[in-house]
Amino acid sequence: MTTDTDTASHFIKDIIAADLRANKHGGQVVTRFPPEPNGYLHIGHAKSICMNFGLAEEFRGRCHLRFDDTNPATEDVEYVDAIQADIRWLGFDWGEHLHFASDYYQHLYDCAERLIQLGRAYVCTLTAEEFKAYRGVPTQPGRPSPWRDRPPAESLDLFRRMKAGEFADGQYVLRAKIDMASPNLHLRDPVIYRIRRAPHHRTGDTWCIYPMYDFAHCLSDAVEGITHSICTLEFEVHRPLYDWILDALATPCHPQQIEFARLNLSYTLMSKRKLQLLVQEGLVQGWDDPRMPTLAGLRRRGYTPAAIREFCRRIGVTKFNSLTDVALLEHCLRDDLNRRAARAMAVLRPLRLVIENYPAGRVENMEAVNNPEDPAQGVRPVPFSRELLIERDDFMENPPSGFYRLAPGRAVRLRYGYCVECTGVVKDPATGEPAEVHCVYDPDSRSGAGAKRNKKVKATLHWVSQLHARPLEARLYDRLFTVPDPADEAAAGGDFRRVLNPASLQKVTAMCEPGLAQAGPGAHYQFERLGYFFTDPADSRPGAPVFNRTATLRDGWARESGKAGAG
RNA sequence: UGCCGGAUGGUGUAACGGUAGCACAGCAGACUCUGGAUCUGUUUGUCUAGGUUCAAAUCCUAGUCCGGCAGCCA
Repeated sequence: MTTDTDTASHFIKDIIAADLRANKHGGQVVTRFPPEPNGYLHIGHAKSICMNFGLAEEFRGRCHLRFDDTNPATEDVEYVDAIQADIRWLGFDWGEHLHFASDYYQHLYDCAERLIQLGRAYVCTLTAEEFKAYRGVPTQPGRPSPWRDRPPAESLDLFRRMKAGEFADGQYVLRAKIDMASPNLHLRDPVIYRIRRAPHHRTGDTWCIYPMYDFAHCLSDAVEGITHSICTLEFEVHRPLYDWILDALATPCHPQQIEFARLNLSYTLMSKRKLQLLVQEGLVQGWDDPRMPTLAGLRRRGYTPAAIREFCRRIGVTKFNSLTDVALLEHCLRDDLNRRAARAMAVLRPLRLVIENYPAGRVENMEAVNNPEDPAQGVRPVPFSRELLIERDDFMENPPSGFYRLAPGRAVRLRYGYCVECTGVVKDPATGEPAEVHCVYDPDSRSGAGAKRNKKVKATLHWVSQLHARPLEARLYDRLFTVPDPADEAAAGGDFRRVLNPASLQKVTAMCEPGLAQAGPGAHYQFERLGYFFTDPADSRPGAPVFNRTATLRDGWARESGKAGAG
């Protein structure tokens, strides 16, 4: 039996298992999740989080949370807090190991000085434009900077003055001295320190020079004793530099960088930059807008941590650039919610149903099962009366073949109630649409108790008593994007904003059974055949409850007939 | 066209020289107090061409296609 934090077998596990057998890192496994605090975590990050924490758990090691905060211009403490909350919500714990690259600034600086003294780094005076010209292109080797052979003492002096704030941003950089002719661009004397005057969210203005990713990341890994530094595929070409720096400084710890393919999801924008644009331009309510693929957004949309972890387990880990069908994510949510969510009856587009032979003023409490898949959730009473509301789509005056629900002359069961037979329909004179359906009930067919309690009918409908029903305002979540494939974004003129789905997050008012509120906020409900309803307990904004139809039950009738009428 | 990486059904993933399996999606059926859920069955696959081998998705060679790399971002 596997738990949902286990990951399926994959190549990184094979590597770790082999390292363990060879006693490569003294039998230790230490991983880390290294976000840059410049945005919120999204479903793609969940893949990395589940893998890194999952690996640590499985191999009895540990996993650090380290903020890669080496670019003060883009980072903010808001993100530091949100990221931690989201990881905790997902169900992972870094224990004592909350780290920041900024904690290592002094150490990193010392390493840089050492590199200079070793003659393996130099301060370069080239401008950004000159730097680019000297670097060359992939197919052509670069040329050495005129400052490449600057004596270490001179570089050291300049570097110290860079740190002291004597120079303007961009005036000097520190570069590793590697190979300007390398076919790998990242080895053509990469910049490892730059001057950047921007307040850092943790160190303030203590520093005006900041290490680049390539310099800070490998050394931070080494400081923390990371054994397996797992990152995404685009860092593959950085690996020689990762190893070069650690080798040059002869660090006692030399973690192994392993790359895997990042998650791509159909219909889903995964670019942090573009998500940020949606937030900045006010196209969504914020990073936690229920339409966003962020963990905060998914949470508000009713996604459960277990569903997301299970999804991450199922998608696997490879080096293949794949496009995962979002249907798998939705399946994982249904799978979890079907097991746990309480059932409730509600109608989205009400149609009055009058039972002509049911006494006016009479109310019966019908016994409804809270969750057929979990008897422990018990039963609840649901008031039944003469005038009910049913789903508008559950009635058709002229039903085509294949439609089993209510129509003139037809009998259906009202779930947990009685069987009724339709005797007629009253139409709205203005629109010609059905305004009220009339029927008669069979008193012997009462659910659970009547003599004809097992009476066979073609269909069963959900309903609420009109007198007792309470309105419940929510936002109907639909997919934010309408494109079938990220590739189609290009077809939309390259502007991802043009593929936004205007129908997403529209207001709906469901008429629901009176007892619904008693279950308390934060609970999930499954509205029979309609979808899932969820209220974020921490969210009191108007219209905050979300009705999630994407992870919905499919309407078999509408699907087969090709009629998209179901509401 | 330089370097690095990748290619298994519609999608994702497993098999690490020995029966190509699993999941999602799809389709069909059973059951059901909703046609959902559940259960059962099922269609579809090793990029191409050579080679090694008793045996190749797996190893070798050549090709094809896809992705990444030219921030003082991460």
